Amino acid sequence: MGRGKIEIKRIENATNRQVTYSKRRTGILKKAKELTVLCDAQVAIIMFSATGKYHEFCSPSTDIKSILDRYQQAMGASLWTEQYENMQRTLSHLKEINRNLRTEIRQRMGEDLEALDIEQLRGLEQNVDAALKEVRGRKYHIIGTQTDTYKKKVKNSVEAYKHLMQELGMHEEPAIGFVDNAPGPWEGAVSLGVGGADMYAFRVVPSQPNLHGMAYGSHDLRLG
Amino acid sequence: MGRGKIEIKRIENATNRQVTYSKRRTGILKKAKELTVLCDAQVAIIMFSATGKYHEFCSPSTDIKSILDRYQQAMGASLWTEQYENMQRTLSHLKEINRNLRTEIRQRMGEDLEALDIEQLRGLEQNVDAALKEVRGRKYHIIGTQTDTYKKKVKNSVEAYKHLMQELGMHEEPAIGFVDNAPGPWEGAVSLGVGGADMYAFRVVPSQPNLHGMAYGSHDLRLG
DNA sequence: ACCTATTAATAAGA
DNA sequence: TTCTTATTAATAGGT
Repeated sequence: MGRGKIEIKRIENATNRQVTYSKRRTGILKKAKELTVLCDAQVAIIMFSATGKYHEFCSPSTDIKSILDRYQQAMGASLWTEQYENMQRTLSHLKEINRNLRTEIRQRMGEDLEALDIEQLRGLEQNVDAALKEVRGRKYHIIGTQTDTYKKKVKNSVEAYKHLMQELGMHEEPAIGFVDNAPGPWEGAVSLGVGGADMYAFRVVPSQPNLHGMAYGSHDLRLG
Repeated sequence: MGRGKIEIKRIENATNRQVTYSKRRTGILKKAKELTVLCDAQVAIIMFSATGKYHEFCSPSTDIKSILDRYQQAMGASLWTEQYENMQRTLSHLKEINRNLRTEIRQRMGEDLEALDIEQLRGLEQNVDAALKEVRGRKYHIIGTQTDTYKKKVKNSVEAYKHLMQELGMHEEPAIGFVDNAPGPWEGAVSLGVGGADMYAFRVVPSQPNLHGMAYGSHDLRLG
């Protein structure tokens, strides 16, 4: 339909090809529009020219996404499904793992022990016992370090005070209050000034350690 | 183009509409095919008739998914992105939770304590200590129950034996081996037959309790 | 489906 | 890109 018939094969002349693309694209879009009106159909067209230019058509009163959703449904759902299901699997897997981790934590907290047999209980007891020793050891280590630091600070302060008194020609002993008074969590323990393991028990922390307190919302994830 | 011009508006006659849909659909698909050949273009067409019948066209050497992927890229990626990002967020969130749960477990096992300050260490110590008591309590409870059951079994067996001996007119004591010999994890403890708290310490469980041993593969999830 | 008069699309040129 | 127009292609209505 034109001045001379043409063979349906790639147009070698680039300009011609571009012109033909433009004309025929318009033609197709027009036809598509007519189809949707005449026949009450839903049509989505996506076109890329050889030069990468993009054009689309979509029947009125809808959008490409809707048509693609319908397309997926009609085709037995496979387009993004694979990726989607892959993610879903990973999500389920992670949730399962998290559930197990939570169970383990609860058991390490002494809860939900009914599910454990005697063998597992023995293992858990041994493990928690060892852990307790580790934690105590670490605590003592920190407190020891901090106490040393404190002693050193006091000593330095006392030296400075003595030195100052000497400079002033005075010979009084330093006042008790002349120490570092920066606030710190172990302030109480240190200022009590008693040693031994039991000294660390006086501070009862009533709150649960909220180490795993994040909410675990499962977000609503559906396809389509 | 036919015997008489037609207005471009919905064809009321259903049969006519269906026929026209069929003819024009064929026409559009043919034009689309010609376009891809003549102009080296990529075209994807999805059509639904008013009756729900589905037809598609796609340029050769590609498929609808590829074209849609390209479409998304061209349109600045928004089609499934929202859902995808939603899932991605959930995944990250779950992974974060997972990481925290693992950290908590490690700390409850006495590892990675460097990150905790003295306050947290005290809380952890107290918590683990309480947990240890719970676990021990539960273990003793189970062992106690099992011991009672065992005693009852032995007693019953002894009774049965005595009864049998009586029936046979004999008066011997039951043999040591005449007990329930069903295998069980506490078999060793029970057959030792000693009481007291220390009796449960003899069985050292060398293996880590593999309660949180699931692998945590992160699966490769990409869009497009 | 097929037919064909008629309209619509479009190739080539400007 | 757009217009023009000769020519081919699509198709409406009927079989």
